[in-house]
Amino acid sequence: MTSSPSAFPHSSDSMDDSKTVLTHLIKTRLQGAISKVFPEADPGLIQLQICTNPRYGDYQCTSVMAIAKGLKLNPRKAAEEVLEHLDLSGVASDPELAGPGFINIRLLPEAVTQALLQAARTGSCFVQPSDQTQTMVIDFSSPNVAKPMHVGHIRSTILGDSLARVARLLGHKVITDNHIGDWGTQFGKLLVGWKKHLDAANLAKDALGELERLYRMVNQACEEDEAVLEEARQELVALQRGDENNLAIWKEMKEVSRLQFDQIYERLGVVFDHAHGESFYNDHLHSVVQALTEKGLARDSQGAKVVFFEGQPDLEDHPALILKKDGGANYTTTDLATLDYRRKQWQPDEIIYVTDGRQQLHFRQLFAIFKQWQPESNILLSHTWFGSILGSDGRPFKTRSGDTIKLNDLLDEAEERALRAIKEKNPDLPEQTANELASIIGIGAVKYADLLPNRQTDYVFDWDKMLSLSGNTAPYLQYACTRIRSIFRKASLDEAAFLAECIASNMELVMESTHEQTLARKLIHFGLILESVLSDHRPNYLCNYLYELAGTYTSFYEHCPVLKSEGSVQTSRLLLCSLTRQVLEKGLGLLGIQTPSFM
RNA sequence: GCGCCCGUAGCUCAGUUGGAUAGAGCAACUGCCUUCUAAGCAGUGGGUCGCAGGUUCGAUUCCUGCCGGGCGUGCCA
Repeated sequence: MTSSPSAFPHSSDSMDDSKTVLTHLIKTRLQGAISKVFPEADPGLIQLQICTNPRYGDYQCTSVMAIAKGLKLNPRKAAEEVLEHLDLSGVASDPELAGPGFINIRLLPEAVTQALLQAARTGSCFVQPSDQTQTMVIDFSSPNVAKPMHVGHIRSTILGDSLARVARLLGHKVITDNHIGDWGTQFGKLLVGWKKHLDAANLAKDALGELERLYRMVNQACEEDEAVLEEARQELVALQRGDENNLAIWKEMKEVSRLQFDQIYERLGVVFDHAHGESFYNDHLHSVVQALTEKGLARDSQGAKVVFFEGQPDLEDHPALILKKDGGANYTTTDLATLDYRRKQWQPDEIIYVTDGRQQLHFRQLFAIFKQWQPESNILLSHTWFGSILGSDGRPFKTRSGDTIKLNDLLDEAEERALRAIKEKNPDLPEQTANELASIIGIGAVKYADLLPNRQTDYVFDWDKMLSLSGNTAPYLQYACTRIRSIFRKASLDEAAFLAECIASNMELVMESTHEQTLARKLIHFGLILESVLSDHRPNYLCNYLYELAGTYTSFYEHCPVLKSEGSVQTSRLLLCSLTRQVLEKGLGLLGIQTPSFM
């Protein structure tokens, strides 16, 4: 909070004030005023909302009504009291009290223009890092060794990556960890296949395809011949006991898988800080079982070691196995060991698990066990789950022959389809340029289509829709960016130089058209949107915001000619163009989507 | 059986601790390219938010029941 009379000094000497973003300032003052009247209210619940209807202003706050309800107070009187302590002079006109207790806030035109100039000066994109920096571990993607990454991995990978990017931009310390499935019963069968049926040439060409072929072959043989099944069991036992030959083969299977994972991650532009697979925790499993047993949380049942949830109605009927009767641990045990390791290693405030919704019960169990095991820990454990990708028939998305769709094939097709559209529009493009463009557009389209729906709903995969280049798609947003770049090209202006000139000359902004004003106000919302994306783990808020922003911009673009205008009108419009491009590209970047320089 | 999720325009989907007049794209219809990329813009039509109750200043949102669908439910993850 600043005590300076001017929220936005023209000089950048005063570091604190010059970097305070407008929405952040309003929100902080609002929280201050509410806390003063209701010290017992949780400041985290005090939200600054964007007005759905501009008639009521730019921002509104409904938190006071919620607080008053909890305290059984008259909401309107409560809001009146808050207003007495709310000072927004310099940035907004006097806040209005409306209806049962809405607080409506209308920005002053000069606050809007100052915010634009500040963004031009600092490159902040109207975003300010959080005052409370947190350490968060994000666990996502998690492919299985010896299985090709398929369409089922895409949501976890893209959601997790996007959340990590947003959290980092908001100033948090983020640790991304790919919990690869590199241990388990499937390796018995794989070892049999590797030893008896390995096609080395195919392994070199398509390692995961070959491993998948081996697995299928042996899996089928097991169903037909008990002897093969027994052989697989023996190989697994040997592996688990540390047989050198089996360990060597297992390591090679891991390595060839890792190379193919890395290829896909490079294609997707996804980077992990760590990739501790399940096997990383093998040595800790026993001590987890021991600790839970000693604490009296786990006990023997039907030959296995089981945690029961007495007194917890939602889990009472669903005990969790932590040791199978054959003595092997399962994924609950591994996940507990992983959780314990992460706590010790990184001391996170939050751990986010990005997996599909079918694992909800598992994570409820996991979190409940951990809470009993280490009640002193106050890590926020979040299961950020998502729905399935469906085909046009409403069934899980598969190939025509009923196989799962491999991620590489999916990305290939996206690029091919994008390339076709590009060549149709621009047949003279050099081959390599067209290919690069196709990659940016094709991969971007797939990612955007995946992030756009509410993550908890199943969505229907639709090539034509995601690449249709109109409507709420990545290409539409990318196109808006290229049109902006095109304006600067046409004007023979270097955008960076233009911005520097604007700042140096301490320019006056002129925004007489409602299209300009609407665009300017929309830009300022960006930071608030990102905060809600992170708090709800929902990048689709960002998608919808970017689409609205692009729509607002194209409307401005149609009605407010830039190059034909003159003087300060033109400079102001150019600034709006530049800031829009910055926010769009920053936003797309947070979704893991690149922007081409032309289309 | 029990648990979780879903049911919003013809279709595909948004809808931020409950908030003011429920939105968008596609499809349909009407305008706009000698004018910064028409991959666009402006506009029209289209809804008992599955059904029935309840909670309150206010419910698509929360609670209860019912109908319909998906997923999960002790030795895969």
